[in-house]
Amino acid sequence: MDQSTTPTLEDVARAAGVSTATVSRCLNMPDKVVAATRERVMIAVRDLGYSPNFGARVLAAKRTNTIGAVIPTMENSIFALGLQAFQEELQAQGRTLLVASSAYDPELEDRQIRALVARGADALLLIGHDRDAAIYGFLDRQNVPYVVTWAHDPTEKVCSVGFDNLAGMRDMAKVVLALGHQRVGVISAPMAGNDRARLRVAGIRAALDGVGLPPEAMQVVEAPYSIDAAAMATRSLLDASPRPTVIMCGNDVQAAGVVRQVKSMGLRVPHDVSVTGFDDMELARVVDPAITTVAVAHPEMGRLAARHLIAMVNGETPPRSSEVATRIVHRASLAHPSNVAPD
Amino acid sequence: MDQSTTPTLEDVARAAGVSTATVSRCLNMPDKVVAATRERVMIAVRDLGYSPNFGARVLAAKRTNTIGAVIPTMENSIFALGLQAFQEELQAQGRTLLVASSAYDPELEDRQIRALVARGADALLLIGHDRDAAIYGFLDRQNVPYVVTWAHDPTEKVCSVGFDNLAGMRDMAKVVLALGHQRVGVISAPMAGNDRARLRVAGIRAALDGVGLPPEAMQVVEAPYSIDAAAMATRSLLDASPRPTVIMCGNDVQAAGVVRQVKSMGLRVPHDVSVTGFDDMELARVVDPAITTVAVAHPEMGRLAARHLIAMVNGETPPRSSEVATRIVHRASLAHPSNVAPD
DNA sequence: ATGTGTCATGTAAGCGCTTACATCGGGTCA
DNA sequence: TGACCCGATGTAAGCGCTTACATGACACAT
Repeated sequence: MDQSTTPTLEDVARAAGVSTATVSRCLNMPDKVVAATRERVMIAVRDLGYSPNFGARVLAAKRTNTIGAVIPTMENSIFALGLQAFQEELQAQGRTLLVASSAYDPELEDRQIRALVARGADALLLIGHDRDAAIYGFLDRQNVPYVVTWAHDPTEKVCSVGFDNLAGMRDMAKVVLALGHQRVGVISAPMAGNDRARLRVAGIRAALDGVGLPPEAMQVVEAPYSIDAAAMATRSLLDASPRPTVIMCGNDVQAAGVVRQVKSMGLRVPHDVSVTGFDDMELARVVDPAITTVAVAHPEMGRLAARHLIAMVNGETPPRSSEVATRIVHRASLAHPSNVAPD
Repeated sequence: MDQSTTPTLEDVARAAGVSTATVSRCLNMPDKVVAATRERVMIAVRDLGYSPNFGARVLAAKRTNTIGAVIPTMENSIFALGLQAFQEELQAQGRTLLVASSAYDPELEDRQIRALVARGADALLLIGHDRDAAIYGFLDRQNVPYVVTWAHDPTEKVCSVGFDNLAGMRDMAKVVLALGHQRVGVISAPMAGNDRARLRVAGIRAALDGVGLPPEAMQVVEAPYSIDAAAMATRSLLDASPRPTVIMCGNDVQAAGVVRQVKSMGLRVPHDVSVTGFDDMELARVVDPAITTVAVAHPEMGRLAARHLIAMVNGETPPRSSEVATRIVHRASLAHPSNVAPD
């Protein structure tokens, strides 16, 4: 009579006339088993429709081959490109990615990190440096390696694989200022608990300093990474008089919202108001005019982070931290302010 | 001396002066333990920094509280909204979501499904009906319940929680035809292995039939769900002469690509070419003109699917299949063809 | 023929939990 | 006061795998 319970290693072993150890070896280190035996085992596996029990495997092997990532949001595709590459690289190395979202909430992030560890994540990908030191302590105690991405700070103890947010945005701001803009509106993600956002704003400030413009030349409004929130923020920036001639955004999603809002107020981009973004998402090329932005090598970053993490899980010491490049992408949303004659 | 190994249930039990069973109960069914004891245990848990071993728990309890989902792509946010709601509902019910992507490749989907089962998924969310029957057999044998979403077909044996792709697109096409369009370009996702795409095209055909237009009134081009691919497809559609007065897309991402391409060819949307989409993503409101599209109650669908799945895992029999609504959202990208006088 | 090394396979001891069942210590009630 | 019940806790048997170690077979050197 057909037992309707799922078959176990032992069932396979019996069917193939070998021991459970041999079956296990067939599945995990096929070259340690002679071809004839292996074939017999594989046939039994197929016939029985055997699929190994995950829990048992994890318990015995002491690793899940799962790597966790806690990202701030899944609502838009800000993290999609990097994460995709991250997961492809993991997959290629036989690991699975487990993603959790923190909704930009530090407390929720803490919970998600603990949840991933409790679910047996062998290692963790974290976004940015800003978080309670206790979390690092917890991870260290649990022996779970981690890497910080979407940021790069070689001076931090924590290993990071990312890009220089400050420098990237400073470069963008330099370009903007070189075009003659003197009144800069800035839309930033809420900066509390978000080092990337803070650094990007700091990058703009550094560029202003560099050309001797006073802090008042820049007006910053915080808005979540959403099109509508950015549109709202745009209204408040354009209320000022004289109004800014350029609005620099912490992200392309916000830039898209700005473009829409500026146009809906009857102003022209870039003639009346220039707009810049960050990330070079596909979105940046869909809005009209296309958005000048800071491109980040997201896929490279994701792949690198995956390699670091796997190395750490394997007990190797990976290269401390690594940086990926940013690059300015010029598109139609940025031009001279209209009161300045082009060169 | 401090052992540097992570603490186990037994360590906690010893520290709290109770048995392992009591500690386990504190963690899993706190109300079965008297308050004083519970407190003592919880203190020990905190002091030791105890975190339960996932594998052991899974092995003993025979469920991972993990639910898997295999989606065709993560590259754009087509599935983001529904999946987000799905995951929130799961989270609220103490489950974790494990996502895998099939890149619209049936063979890869098969592998991903097996991988998720091997990783102990208690149940699976699948997109669309199109797949080899053997997979359902496998899942049934493994006793893993599953639900199909992003589609709804009450006649299928498989339980589905989704919307009527054909009807949704037919409604859109009716609106288009009512405006006087007679030459319809269609950009569809590749239809092989994608019932949603096929049904959407069938919906347009049904609407054409409904008003007595011949099949030649519609020209279909397949293109992946990407802005650039859609732009390319647009070129080939607009090469025809006379050219279509409207391009209906299987998705908003494609519609965005069409709008960009049409404009870059010096034509106006909707004056020269109208455009429609599907899904009502945020993107649809960012492009200029905003895209007329078919809105789907994605969050509701995700939530419902989660509830069905959890019910199935708990051995309850959920309502067979359920349908969520679609709705036409009128925006500026659709108008009368210019050769037809408005009413 | 005996010793030695190698390779394929078997034996069996856990891995750290959950949970059925046993136990214990009081209350309740006649 | 004794029988009974009930709720709180303890005991211990697995869950299905991996892997260190043991075994046995065989090839080759001595």
